[in-house]
Amino acid sequence: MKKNIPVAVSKRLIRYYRYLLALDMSNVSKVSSNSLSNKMGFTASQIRQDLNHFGGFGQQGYGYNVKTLLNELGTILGVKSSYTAIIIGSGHLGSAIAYNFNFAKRGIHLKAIFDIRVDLIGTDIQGVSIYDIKDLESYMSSNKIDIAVLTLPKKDTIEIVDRLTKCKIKGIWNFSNMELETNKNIVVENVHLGDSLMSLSFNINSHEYPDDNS
Amino acid sequence: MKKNIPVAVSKRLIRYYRYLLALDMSNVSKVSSNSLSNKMGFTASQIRQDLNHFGGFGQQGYGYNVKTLLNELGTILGVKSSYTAIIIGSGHLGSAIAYNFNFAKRGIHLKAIFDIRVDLIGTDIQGVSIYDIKDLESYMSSNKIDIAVLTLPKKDTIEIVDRLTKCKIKGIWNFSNMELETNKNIVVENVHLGDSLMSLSFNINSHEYPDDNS
DNA sequence: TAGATTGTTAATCGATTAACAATC
DNA sequence: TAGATTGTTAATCGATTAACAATC
Repeated sequence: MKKNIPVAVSKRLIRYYRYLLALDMSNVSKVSSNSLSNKMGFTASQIRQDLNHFGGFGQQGYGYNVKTLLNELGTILGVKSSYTAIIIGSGHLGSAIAYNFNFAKRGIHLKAIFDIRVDLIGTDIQGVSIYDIKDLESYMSSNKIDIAVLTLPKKDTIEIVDRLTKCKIKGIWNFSNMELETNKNIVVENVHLGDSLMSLSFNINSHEYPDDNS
Repeated sequence: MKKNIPVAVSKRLIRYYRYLLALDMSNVSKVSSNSLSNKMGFTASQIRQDLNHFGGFGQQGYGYNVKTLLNELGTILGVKSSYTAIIIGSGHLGSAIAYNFNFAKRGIHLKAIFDIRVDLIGTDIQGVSIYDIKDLESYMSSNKIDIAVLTLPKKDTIEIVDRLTKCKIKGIWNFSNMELETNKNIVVENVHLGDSLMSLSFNINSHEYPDDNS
């Protein structure tokens, strides 16, 4: 479909998608690279360049049709693939994600939650059942699951990754604060909240002591 | 102290810091750009280049002293500044962060949590008291607070940002899924979990349908 | 001292921006 | 058709890598 896409490009595609969703909600039907540029802070040239990594979605003299572009981006970003997901670890963070996070909006169907604590087994969060982690393999063998969200203690993570690998998981959304070692077929997306906070403190710090370079 | 630091550089500094912390824990006292390169996947040249944005922390023929480098990076990243923080919104996500996140490790002191729900006021999470959001201004006037962590519903966010601005907050760690409009003196770090998950699904998707470009 | 490894300059590579012909 | 705006090539800019002199 295309050559290797730089990470910077895919990050921008995601933002375009977010912004186009909002446009579509407000019933805007067409948009030009120039107006996107004004609103989003990227140059019009970059926007056109980015979109043309994947083929021409626009029309000269007109611009881009919002619904068409959303559709194309949705396909590229996997929204159309209707991936399925499970959460592993129903502690504070896992349940916060189950309660608050809108998986459906991103084309993902949250199908189950797993935990080790017996008192939770059989309960549910927003209609999504909590299962015993013992039953992970049997569940996975009868349900097609693409993505596992890891919100469990560090100490249990390696074992779980190993088990998920055997179950042929496709992607891991990793909240366990550690680097995972996985085989090449598993896509890992790490959420490093620690790095994010450090980034904030770096920026405050350099804001406070600005350039006194001579 | 230095010219404008590219975001890519500051992101790497954070990773160096993380890795050096681990080295220091294992009582490793010196490290070369070459060994860092092998372990971390950046080129040795890039590591030296990055560090020299801020001045020479190493010694020719020897390498870098781990504790010295940690110390310098800690200063640059603001770990030494002992920033203080409050969490606003003690829902699932806010309390997950209060329970699980190690602020102290990053040189940040979590001092208070604010919420609107009366039944929570007066309780605490891991020793950090929950206060009534009504009392935000009086609390801020008698306590020096640098950072606010926003884990409250979207609809209340704008108002709270406005109040925090008046209280001269320095930085906002934003989990409310929206772009904030703040004045130039406030540093904002957005955590876009949605974008992170989209990034995962994009990568799974392009993994599944690899380059069939001709 | 000889060996090692930094700090730094120069060369390369890649990503962003500018420009414009194609065309709706 | 004339005006607008894309798609795409070329020019610029910035970031990464290579190389090596300085020096511990």
